[in-house]
Amino acid sequence: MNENRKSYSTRQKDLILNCLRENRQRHLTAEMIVDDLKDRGEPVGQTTVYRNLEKMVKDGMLLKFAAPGGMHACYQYLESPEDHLNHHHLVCVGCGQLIHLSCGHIDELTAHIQEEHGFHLDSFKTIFYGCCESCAAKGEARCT
Amino acid sequence: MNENRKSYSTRQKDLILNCLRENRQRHLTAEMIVDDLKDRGEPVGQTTVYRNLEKMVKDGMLLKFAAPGGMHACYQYLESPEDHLNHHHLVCVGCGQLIHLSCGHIDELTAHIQEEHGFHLDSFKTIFYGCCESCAAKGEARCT
DNA sequence: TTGCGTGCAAAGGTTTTGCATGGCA
DNA sequence: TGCCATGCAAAACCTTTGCACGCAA
Repeated sequence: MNENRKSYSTRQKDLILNCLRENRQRHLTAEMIVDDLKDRGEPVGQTTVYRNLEKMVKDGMLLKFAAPGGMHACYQYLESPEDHLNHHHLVCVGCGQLIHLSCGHIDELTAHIQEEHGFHLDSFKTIFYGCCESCAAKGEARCT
Repeated sequence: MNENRKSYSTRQKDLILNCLRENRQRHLTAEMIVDDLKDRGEPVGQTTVYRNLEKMVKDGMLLKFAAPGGMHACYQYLESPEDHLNHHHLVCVGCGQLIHLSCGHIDELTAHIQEEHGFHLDSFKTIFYGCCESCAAKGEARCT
């Protein structure tokens, strides 16, 4: 709420961010982060994890979206806050992998939809769901 | 589970379907349906609402997706079960309106992503979030 | 009569909040 | 020292499940 709030650097904040950065190619749930940190012997309370994730989302450091199957939140690290302006996000429903795609075709589509259909696409909120090549080859159940 | 299950027609099922049909241009949550039916003096238990919604989703009658902001499920009536094969879904984060879009450009994009990027887009799971023209004009807060 | 449908109550899983304590600057 | 951050426990939320009864065919 208060934009002028000071922000302290803490062990927990760094641990959470590290975990997200090391898994930047996948999306993580809050539970996965809690478990991962516990396994490393650096446990962080789940309340703290949730609070930090929410703050990072607000700061544009993370992408937050709903899991393809269930309804809980997934989080993923973004290289830079402006990241989402330059590319789009594909999520494989088979393996959970997140693919960053900078593709002129998508940008053209965004422009087309805005001009011809009067709809302003939000590339930050829009997630493209589908199936990556290897999951398709494996015939992943969730990909059918 | 059992595909050969008989299906009975009941008062509750019709009421739920009616509610969804009357709001086909918007997405509804389970709670909204429960409340709406209660307000009309035709209350239906929430368990029943959830069970019927899930069945209709499985039958391809409804589109189910996560709310843009929150984490609860939204449901929306589809004109015909094959509907989603022919077009894509845009959801306005301002007014909740769902727009069905049959657009060759999107189909081209789907083909392009599959051929050039090896990713099989799922047009049923993918929802395009953004802001419709009137919400953009009004400067809807959630659209910024 | 058969067996699917309903709804209350309770359980389940995820996320948020209250509050006292801890720790950064 | 002043405030923000943490974490336990509890609450809040949304959704699913168990079970007995209701009702369509």
